[in-house]
Amino acid sequence: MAATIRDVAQASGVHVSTVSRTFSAPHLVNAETRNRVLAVAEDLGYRPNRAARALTTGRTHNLGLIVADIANPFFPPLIKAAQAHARLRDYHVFVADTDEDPQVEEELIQTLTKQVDGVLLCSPRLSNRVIERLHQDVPFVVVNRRLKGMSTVLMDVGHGARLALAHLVALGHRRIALLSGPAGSWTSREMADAARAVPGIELTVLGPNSPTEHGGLAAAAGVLAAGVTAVLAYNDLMAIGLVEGLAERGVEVPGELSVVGVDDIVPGRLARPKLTTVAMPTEAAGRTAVDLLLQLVGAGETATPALTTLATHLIIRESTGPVPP
Amino acid sequence: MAATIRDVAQASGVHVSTVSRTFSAPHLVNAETRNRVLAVAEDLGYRPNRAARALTTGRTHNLGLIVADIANPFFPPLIKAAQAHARLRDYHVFVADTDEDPQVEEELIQTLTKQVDGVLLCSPRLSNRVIERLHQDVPFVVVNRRLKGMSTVLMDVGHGARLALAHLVALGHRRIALLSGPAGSWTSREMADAARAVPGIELTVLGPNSPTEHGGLAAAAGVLAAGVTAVLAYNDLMAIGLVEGLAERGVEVPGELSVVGVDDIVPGRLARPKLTTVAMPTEAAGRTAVDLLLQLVGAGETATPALTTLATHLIIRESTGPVPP
DNA sequence: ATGTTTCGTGCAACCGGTTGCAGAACTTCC
DNA sequence: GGAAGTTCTGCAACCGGTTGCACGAAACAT
Repeated sequence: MAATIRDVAQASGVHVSTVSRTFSAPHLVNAETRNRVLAVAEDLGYRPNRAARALTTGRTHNLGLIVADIANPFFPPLIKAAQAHARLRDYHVFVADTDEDPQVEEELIQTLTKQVDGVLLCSPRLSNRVIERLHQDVPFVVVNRRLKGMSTVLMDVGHGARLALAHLVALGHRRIALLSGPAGSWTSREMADAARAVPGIELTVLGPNSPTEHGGLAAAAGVLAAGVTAVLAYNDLMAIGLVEGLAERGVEVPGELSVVGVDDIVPGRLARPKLTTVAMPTEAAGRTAVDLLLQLVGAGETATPALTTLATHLIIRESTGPVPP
Repeated sequence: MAATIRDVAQASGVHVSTVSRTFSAPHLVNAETRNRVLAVAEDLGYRPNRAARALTTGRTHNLGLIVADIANPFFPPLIKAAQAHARLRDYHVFVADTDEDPQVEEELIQTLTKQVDGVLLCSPRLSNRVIERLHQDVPFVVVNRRLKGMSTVLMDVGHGARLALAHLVALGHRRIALLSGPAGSWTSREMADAARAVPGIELTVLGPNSPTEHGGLAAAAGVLAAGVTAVLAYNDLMAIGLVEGLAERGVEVPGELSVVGVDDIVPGRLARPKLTTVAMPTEAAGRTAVDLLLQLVGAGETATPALTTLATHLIIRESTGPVPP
């Protein structure tokens, strides 16, 4: 069994409170005593029990990070950045995957609530109402969704969409399809709003679609039926699936149709043709979200929510080309 | 502030112990009382604090899952399977990424130890000695590494390597390179042992290499220098990188050189050419690992470690072909 | 009617820490 | 030499639950 504070206290001949202070308020204990306690603790392999500590202090020094799908390559860089950034501040991050299921998401948040000081919600699928209710029990930072009263990190995908469309227009495209994502997605709506406001193009919005390779594959027929010369997809996975689906039908990218994705995930960089895509600042988002969350945690009840918007940019690769004659 | 057990007790006019039993041993409390307590609890939004509960029961109902790199597409399917499987058994899984850093790995395990009932260690990079020390504080199940005295889930990559080599031999290849992985990797050693035992081929072992796309890219020159006609890579990421590196040098796959990967990750299925690969039973491994871990957790001190080996198989796609004339 | 079970609940100690308060020992100051 | 501070440590209550034990009431057996 692991050593407890009482074992250390007994072995070093002091009261438990002295041991406790040795770790949580060292300046309050005499240097000599402190060293003795530390030596004994080291010897016994004692490590303060964080869960027990949390019971009295109300601080677990853990953060929760909830994502819809770890297998979506968009998330891991964000997760890694958040974890690394949190570690620097002596916080640990627990990641949980909701499997795109709102009910699982809610359950996970409930469970995490008491075991973490705050939760990072990435592209949540829950309704605003539920999120607001859960928010009463634990501080949140929401990534890629706009929720009033909560700290938020947004990636400026509207700007990215404009860049992508400008690129396509410059190549001569006019009839363009937007392959949208899941129904509740803020990102998807944001892209659609931005795209509709672009003058001089004839936009067809197709969707909602599953934000996966399979979703893109399934959308290929609809894209061809729409009679467009270029497509902006909700994300790279869909773009890759779409290219696949088009190839099955003998349609070449970018020869006959141009495709732009969003996210700049690794598989998109490896695909043939390499995807032109809107790069998302995922690492920065992870770090920023942790910063905002720790700010909230530190401030307690008096916290004021903050909003950060991060820039996106276009990476031109091989999946876009001039409009066919 | 969230409601506590005392709030519920007071509001429903019973002692806290009755409330406690209502949740953790319902059969011990009168149906009428129970319903009243449940109603009040519902009303107050009370949820038992798992951390506090763990303090007395010694059971957190959480599991830890430690991986070297979430961004490696090999892991997410395993993680998702483990999470889903654990949820069925009323357990939650906390995932942590070590960033391939043994020191971070050790620190994470230490932190998790008190907050989970057991830890799933996937392809750990720590030394045996350290793992054994940490094992004294919390039950482990190790995936893809052989450690005596601990429950283990292995994927039979040796068999997979033999299948891959047999496939290459059948295509006429004799001079074959094995692109090995990280130095401490059990999988890598296992593959090498299996490959060396295959008769009738001339094997060149190259490595160790970083188990990433970049590692494969960097190995391209060495592969060409080795004068082989086929390569078995440690994993798909490396295989993809290698194909990339070969393309840069004007070498075609599979026309001039055949490449086999391991893992059957999604990017490998999407790459051009589509990768021939050894499929790993990642979902099964995740589920099995959770089962073994819960078995250990349930058994307490008396637990006997178990070893499960899961089969692998070869998927032939487009990156392998007959030896060039 | 009495003795024995069974059932339901309360009491209080406990899990492993933290922390406000009190007091002992030692300084410092006048 | 005594009052007033400092510095350090111990005491005990507390965080939010769980659980062995005791006890009263009701149900059952004789």
